[in-house]
Amino acid sequence: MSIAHIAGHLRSGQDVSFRELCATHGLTVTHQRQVLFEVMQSIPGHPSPEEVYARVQERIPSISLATVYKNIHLFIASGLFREVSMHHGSLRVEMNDRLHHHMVCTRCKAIYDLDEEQLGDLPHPRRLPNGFVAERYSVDVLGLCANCQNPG
Amino acid sequence: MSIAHIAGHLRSGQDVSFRELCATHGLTVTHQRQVLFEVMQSIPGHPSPEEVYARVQERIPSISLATVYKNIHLFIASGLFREVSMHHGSLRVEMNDRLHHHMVCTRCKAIYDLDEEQLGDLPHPRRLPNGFVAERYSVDVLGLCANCQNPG
DNA sequence: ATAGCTGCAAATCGTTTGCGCCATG
DNA sequence: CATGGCGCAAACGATTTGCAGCTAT
Repeated sequence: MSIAHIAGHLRSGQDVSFRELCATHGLTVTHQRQVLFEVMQSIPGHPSPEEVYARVQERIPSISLATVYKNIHLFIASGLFREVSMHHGSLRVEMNDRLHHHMVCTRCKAIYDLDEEQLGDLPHPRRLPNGFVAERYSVDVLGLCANCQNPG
Repeated sequence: MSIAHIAGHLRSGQDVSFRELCATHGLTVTHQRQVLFEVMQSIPGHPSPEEVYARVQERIPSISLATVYKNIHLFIASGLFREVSMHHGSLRVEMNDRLHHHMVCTRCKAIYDLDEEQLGDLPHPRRLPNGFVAERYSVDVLGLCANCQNPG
């Protein structure tokens, strides 16, 4: 680790809050985690692990993709970040042709259909940012299914 | 193909509608597609391709997993079925800690954040089916981003 | 006839794991 | 100094592709 890095460690306000965050969540502070965290916060949008890896390599050329994956998962598990959408492990197909939404269990990842009228009326904004044209809405109600409500 | 299969082809009402569906969407009717379609419609929930494959094998033991994948994608592309949630190809991480939702382009799969107030108030059902306990709502506005609105 | 589909096997992509060495607390 | 994290390479699971033969129109 370079002198500049060490100096950065001792002074940076970012670093102080990251150290606190790690303390709060019981995580060991490492140089890799520190940089990964800063880089992820600096990227707009929702980068893939590969994109994050490329950015972090600019500051730590020797970092491995495995470390990026391990720590992204660690950050998600600790609640620092979250997944954009639930990862079900494989392609899931919708064969219910009625208008409906989904209840997704964050613990066991089961998907239950929820009819439109069981949810209620959705807002219908006239215009959306960036000239985006809406075709339909899909609501995920995230929570715990009956089986997963008793901690195990 | 067995006599029973041929007889089934000539008589079944299911078959007639599937033939019509294929005609409407410009698809060739094959025995594999016919059975795949029927099996998929008969499975409750949101099966993975492997689960669909296992069920189809009960009726066509020689079918290949590749054929199942090819035809699931074909059915999705034709609008017969759809994906439960957009497949972005890799894990996407959420680093925006404000309450917000997403606009997802169904063509290029880009994800844009949409602040809660830009969308409007969501319904808040008192109780959900199956004793599901909601933690939060995540709305995907599916449609086309500005770049993808001009067909290419 | 012939364009398109199938099954097979190999390739690819994203992600995870095992392990010996090194950094942090 | 004792955990636990790191980088590497191999393993893995899901999905895609190339190809030679077969099927539907």
